[in-house]
Amino acid sequence: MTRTPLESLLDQSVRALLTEKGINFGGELPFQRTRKEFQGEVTLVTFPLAKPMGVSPEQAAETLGKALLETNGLIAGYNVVKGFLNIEMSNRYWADQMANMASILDYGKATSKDKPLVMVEYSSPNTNKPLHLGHLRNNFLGWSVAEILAFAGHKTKKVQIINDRGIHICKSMQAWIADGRELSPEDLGMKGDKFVGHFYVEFDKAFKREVADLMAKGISEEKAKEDSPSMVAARDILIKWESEDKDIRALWSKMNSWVYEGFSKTYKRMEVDFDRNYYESETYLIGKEKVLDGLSRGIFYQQEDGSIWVDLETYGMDQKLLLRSDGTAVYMTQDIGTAILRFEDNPSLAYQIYTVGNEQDYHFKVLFIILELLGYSWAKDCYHLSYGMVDLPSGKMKSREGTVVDADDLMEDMVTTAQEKTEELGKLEGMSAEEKSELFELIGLGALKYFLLKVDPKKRMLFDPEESIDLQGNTAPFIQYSHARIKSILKRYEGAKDFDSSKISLEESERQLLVELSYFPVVVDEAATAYSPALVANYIYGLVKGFNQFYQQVPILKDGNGDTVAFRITLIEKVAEVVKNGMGLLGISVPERM
RNA sequence: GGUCGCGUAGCUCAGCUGGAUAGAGCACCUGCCUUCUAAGCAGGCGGUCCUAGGUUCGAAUCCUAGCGCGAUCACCA
Repeated sequence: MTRTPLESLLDQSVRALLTEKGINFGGELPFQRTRKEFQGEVTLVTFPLAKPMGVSPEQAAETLGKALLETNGLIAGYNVVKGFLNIEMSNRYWADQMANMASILDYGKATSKDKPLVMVEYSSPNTNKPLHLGHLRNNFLGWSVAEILAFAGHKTKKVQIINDRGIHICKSMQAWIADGRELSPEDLGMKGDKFVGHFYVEFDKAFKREVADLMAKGISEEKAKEDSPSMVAARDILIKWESEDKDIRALWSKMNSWVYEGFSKTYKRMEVDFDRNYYESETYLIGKEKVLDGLSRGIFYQQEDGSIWVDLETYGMDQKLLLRSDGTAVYMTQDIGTAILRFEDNPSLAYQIYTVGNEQDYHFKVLFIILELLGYSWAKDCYHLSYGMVDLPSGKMKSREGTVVDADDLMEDMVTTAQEKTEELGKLEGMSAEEKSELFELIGLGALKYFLLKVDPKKRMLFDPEESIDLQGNTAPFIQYSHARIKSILKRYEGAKDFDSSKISLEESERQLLVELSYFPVVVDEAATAYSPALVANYIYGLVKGFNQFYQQVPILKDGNGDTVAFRITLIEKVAEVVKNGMGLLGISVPERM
């Protein structure tokens, strides 16, 4: 567990004192941040120490406090409340800490990438429809986790698996063919992904109509779905695709390229990127091969109809299909192939993170077991970063029912809202149109990302399209605004930034801000361990709140003492850097002015 | 039904590797712009931390059971 410099320092001092008394305390010394209603910056909880010391918790605290004060010149005082020893550090200590932090460029960031390679998968779209709100949470989360790991010193690779083959894209193809006009996205003035999605919807309409017609003729629903001419045609396309029919493959490539063109515009606006794309069309054959291999090794079994299964009953699970009776691949097949390909591509890969919704918890549990059964030692290094769905007030998003919040539309709405609000405040005098639109983009996208990332990933969250996302309180715009505030002060200051630590006397809000700053590296570490951007988001919010209190109570530029001004400038400069880097880990930019 | 996850203020969420009187934001009410940006600050209102047991000096946090909500258990992806 990472600790702040203060905790490490006191840990040593306290242990030395205990050793002196002949006590060997095995566990971690329980330090925590002092609650704000008490004096002090760090608190030692002495309940666990009472027994080994043979005294009451209060006495233990009193004894240790007294001894610490005598032996450590950096401690200014202490107070004891029940079993809590609140330790107050000297101004000198904090001034020196400030100087330390100031001397580090990108404070909190690992100085070298000496931690192992991690692959983070996110997005993983199907190529038959545009990205929606669920993808936004997925992408922001995965991208941010990769950034946090990199910041903490890992080598990282960001990847997506594109589900570019299968019946879904064949449906869009069938509708496009049936339309007969050989349209391109330009003809309808649509983004490529929207265009292909449009045909997917067209297919569904035709399919439903045909099923209804057939049922009107007295045919059962099941049979009608089976015999619907559109569905028959789509299945025919899939078979032709698998047998590498030239025309079908050409159309497939064309349709997918339209989709990619659309996706890349969306990704660009989202500001997420990938180091490498994997395509299901390139991995499903590997999966098939490995499944057959597993069959021959007796790991899997075959039913009479030719389908291949794995029996997971010893793991308390069911039988799972790995290859259909007609020999075609299922979802699991390609995931097996993809995992293997990734570890083969990257011999130094230490582990892999799959950012996928919690509806697939079971699927990944099964996948990892299968990989282990196949004998891959790295199977235990696969981790499913499972996150909760984004629900609408009306319930779950369902593309077929049209209750999907489109990613492009939502981003556009957010930027428009940001623009309206910003113009209303009227602080943009002298800004060029280009700078303004950049600012609106930054605020709108920031608010959206922050909204989706500040919540614990594993929690389900609610999004109400009727209520626009807040721009006040625990939001990105508040943080961005505070950053702009700091920058505005820094622009006015031209003096020296050196200060004499011995001449610094701290105001309470100033001291709190310093304490808050000292936690940044700890938070980064925790976020990297827990794969949780939410920890970073909430930390930055707390830091910024601390800054605003300080700002409101303490004059920064107007103090008469040069050392004090230089110190405060150094302090807020560091706060600005941490805010910028911290928000950067969430993919959110902060402006110089707003 | 089995398995997994969640349940904290009117709403959205922190806190969950056990520690002090459970914290924020939104909403509602009061103050603060001739002083470094009021997207801010200060204060007020608002809680059976789902319920019942258990472990502990100490439980929102850990354990057990129950209730509620959700996901999942396909020759769909």
